[in-house]
Amino acid sequence: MSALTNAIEILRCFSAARPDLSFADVMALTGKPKSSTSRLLRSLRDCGLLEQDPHTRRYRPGLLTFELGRLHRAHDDLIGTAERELREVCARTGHTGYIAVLDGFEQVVLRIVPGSNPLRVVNPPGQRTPALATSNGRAMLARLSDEEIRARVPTPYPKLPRNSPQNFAQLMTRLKEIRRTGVSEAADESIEGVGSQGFALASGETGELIGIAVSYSVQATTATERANIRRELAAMATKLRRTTGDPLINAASLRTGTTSR
Amino acid sequence: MSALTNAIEILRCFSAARPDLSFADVMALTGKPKSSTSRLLRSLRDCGLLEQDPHTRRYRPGLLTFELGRLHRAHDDLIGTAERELREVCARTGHTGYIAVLDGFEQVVLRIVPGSNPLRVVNPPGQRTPALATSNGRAMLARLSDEEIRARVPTPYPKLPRNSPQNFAQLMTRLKEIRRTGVSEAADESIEGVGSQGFALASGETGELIGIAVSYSVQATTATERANIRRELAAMATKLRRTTGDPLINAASLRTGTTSR
DNA sequence: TCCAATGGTTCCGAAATTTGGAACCTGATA
DNA sequence: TATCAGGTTCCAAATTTCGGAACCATTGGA
Repeated sequence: MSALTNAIEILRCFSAARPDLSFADVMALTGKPKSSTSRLLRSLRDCGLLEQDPHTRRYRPGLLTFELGRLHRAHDDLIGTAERELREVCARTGHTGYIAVLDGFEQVVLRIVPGSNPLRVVNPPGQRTPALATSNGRAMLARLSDEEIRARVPTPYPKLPRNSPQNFAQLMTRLKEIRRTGVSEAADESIEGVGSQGFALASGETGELIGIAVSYSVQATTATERANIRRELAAMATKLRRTTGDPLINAASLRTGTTSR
Repeated sequence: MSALTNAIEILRCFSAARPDLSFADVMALTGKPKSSTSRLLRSLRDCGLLEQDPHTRRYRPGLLTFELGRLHRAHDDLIGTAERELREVCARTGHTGYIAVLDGFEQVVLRIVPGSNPLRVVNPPGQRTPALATSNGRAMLARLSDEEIRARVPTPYPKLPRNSPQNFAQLMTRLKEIRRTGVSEAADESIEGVGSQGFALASGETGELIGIAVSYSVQATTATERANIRRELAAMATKLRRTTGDPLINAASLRTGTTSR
């Protein structure tokens, strides 16, 4: 096991739930002996990937990660155009917008567009969630081939919130529905009382895939309002797909053609 | 040279000016042979520290850096209280606020509080600047011992903007002035037409040191307005130093006592 | 005051990884 | 078809890493 692998193993121990770790925490989480942990933590600290609180002696992500993190997709065209469009929709509807990417069977929030409605943002950028339990996460999965989906969903099937698909068959049913309508919906899944609608957008040029969603309080919205959000999202999807060269645009227009026979 | 050292050497090649790099760029910047570069880039990509654009094949910071970067000092008390206070001042004055940390002889912007004045933010978070050329950077340096300052300033003395201290003696003169008044000022240094005033804040508990500054257009502000900013900053400094247990508070109150004799 | 626990560093030979030159592959371009 | 940039794979030599054990420094009881 290379030094880099070990370093990554340590870095991956940090999360929103565990933003800093003690020497003992790292030892317990990685299962490595004391001497190895000691040497590795020192290296990581010296190179700036970790910092050490001079008082508590606990370790936390370092200045280098902050700098690099700020560079991540800073000039990404797909995300940039999507975010601009999302801002408009969020300004019109008052709800909160999300842009996320897929990583395995999880998604990571990249951008947030706060809405005017005072719904506290509980999913800050960097947040990692099972993609199976979010509207835009499922929308991204729906864009993959069935084999790829099977390969990504862990076995045994994970325990998910009540309203999320509870097994692989239920998941595929929902994904088929998304493929048919082009829009994905979620309600009361990751967070009770919160619903969202989303879709996936691909770049024809780079093949990148991102998930875009609008999130709202289920109680505080009417069915009419949610239908309006759906229309807004569908319009945004069509517009964005055209400008980014999303290959789905062909399929979608084709299907529109056949269904309106 | 360990694998980790090499990895960091590659990661440090990325910056705001070079947010993505080709294989050849990395080879040229690190001076490593092809085979080593190839293997290392693959490792970095596989572990998530780098991503590769599927179309251009260029490398950029990966999802892992984004996630870790979001965690960096997310729950830092010193920064949190300083940011709250800074928000108030920026709301009152309309100018842009900055919080930065020192890293060697450079500073890195951690937080920005946009002002109501439409001064385009040119120093986004993650921005690295020579600390000698900013108000809060010099304020942080002024808190170090003379030996530490000498050790941090590179030799030969770097080429800095016209209004920055041009040699070590000039620097020390300005730092002494900052130590005397407690506030630091800059005008037309890193960016033409932009001025700023700042101070340094330390935590009595952890010893952390941060620099806080308010930035404005020199042309669009009057001397009276700048004097007002100075008063605001001095008040903020005193208040924050009390709550964070900054050891300077003692020295400051002592000095106030002696000067008002 | 001594003891034990916590937290962490240093040492060392065996074992694993890295290194870099060279050969090789692949897709563009002339 | 030749050439070149860009990139991967191979291999033996050189370098690092590994982890158990000994060791060191603080802290907090008993």
